[in-house]
Amino acid sequence: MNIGLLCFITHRAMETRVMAALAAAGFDDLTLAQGRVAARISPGGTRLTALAEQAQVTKQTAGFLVDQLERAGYVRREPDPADARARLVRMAPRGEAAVAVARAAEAEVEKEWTGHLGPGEIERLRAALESLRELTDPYR
Amino acid sequence: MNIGLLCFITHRAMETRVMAALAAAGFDDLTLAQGRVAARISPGGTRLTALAEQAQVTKQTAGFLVDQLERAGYVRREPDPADARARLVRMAPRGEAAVAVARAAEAEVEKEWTGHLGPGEIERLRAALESLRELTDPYR
DNA sequence: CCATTTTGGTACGATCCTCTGACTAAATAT
DNA sequence: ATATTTAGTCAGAGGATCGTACCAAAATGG
Repeated sequence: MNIGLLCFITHRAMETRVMAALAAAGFDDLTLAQGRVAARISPGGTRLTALAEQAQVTKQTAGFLVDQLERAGYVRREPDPADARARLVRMAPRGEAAVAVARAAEAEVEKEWTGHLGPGEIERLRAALESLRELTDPYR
Repeated sequence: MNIGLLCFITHRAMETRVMAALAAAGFDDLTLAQGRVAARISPGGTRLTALAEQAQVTKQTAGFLVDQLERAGYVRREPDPADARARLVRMAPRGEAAVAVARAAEAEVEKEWTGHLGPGEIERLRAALESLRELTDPYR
């Protein structure tokens, strides 16, 4: 089977598990699209344009999703001291809490996968995918 | 980085390339969602319910997308001789042509990736993902 | 320093995708 | 023969995404 489709299956399995864990922990108002944008917010805050670029959606879509995240209390926007036009999207406490749950779910799933493949093979898999990012990820 | 996200990046890269190749070959009316459903149609034809299950969308969504594929001439629906309620979704000639283009694009991308990782490592990657399907793909 | 271009972001409208709920008809099970 | 399951459709709604058009601040180039 083609590697792209195999990656899709694997990715979707992880995403489904993480979303389920979030919902179970009370973060049941988060959507997939919101999560994909939120996952790109760095600790120091990230500009909307950067989020859009990394998530590969338009500025409008990213703005739309950040609006929702803000209304739901996951993130806040602060003025960017370096540029009066821009604002930094930052995690709010509720967002930090959701991130912690998501990270734990990811770790749990990876543990299961490691149990299936073995630790050496999992690391080899990760290394191969990381290496492919040089070809596949323009926003590394 | 977490393996789920790495798979997402890899998958999206493949999908983008395939869609671009299809568009360049004149199949520019195909959408991603249509393609994901169409990719599950087997040579002997596939029932709508089976497509929905495998693509992990509802029957309604699958029906909606197949309607569009049918109107655009990519697929046709035929009565299922084994069940009067059901119909088999089959590729039409235009669909077969698109599949050929998609397959060629996939092969091209995999070739590039093989050039980057080496043939041994690519096969190891594929084998690991295939093995993970036992955990990640309920519709294998 | 001023004009031009680039960059960060918003507003509006349209389209696409997806789901829930309700339904029909055929097949299967009891 | 009746009840249940299965294949599929219809109608309606909400969410996600994009294209076009804008505005304002910053950078660039005389």
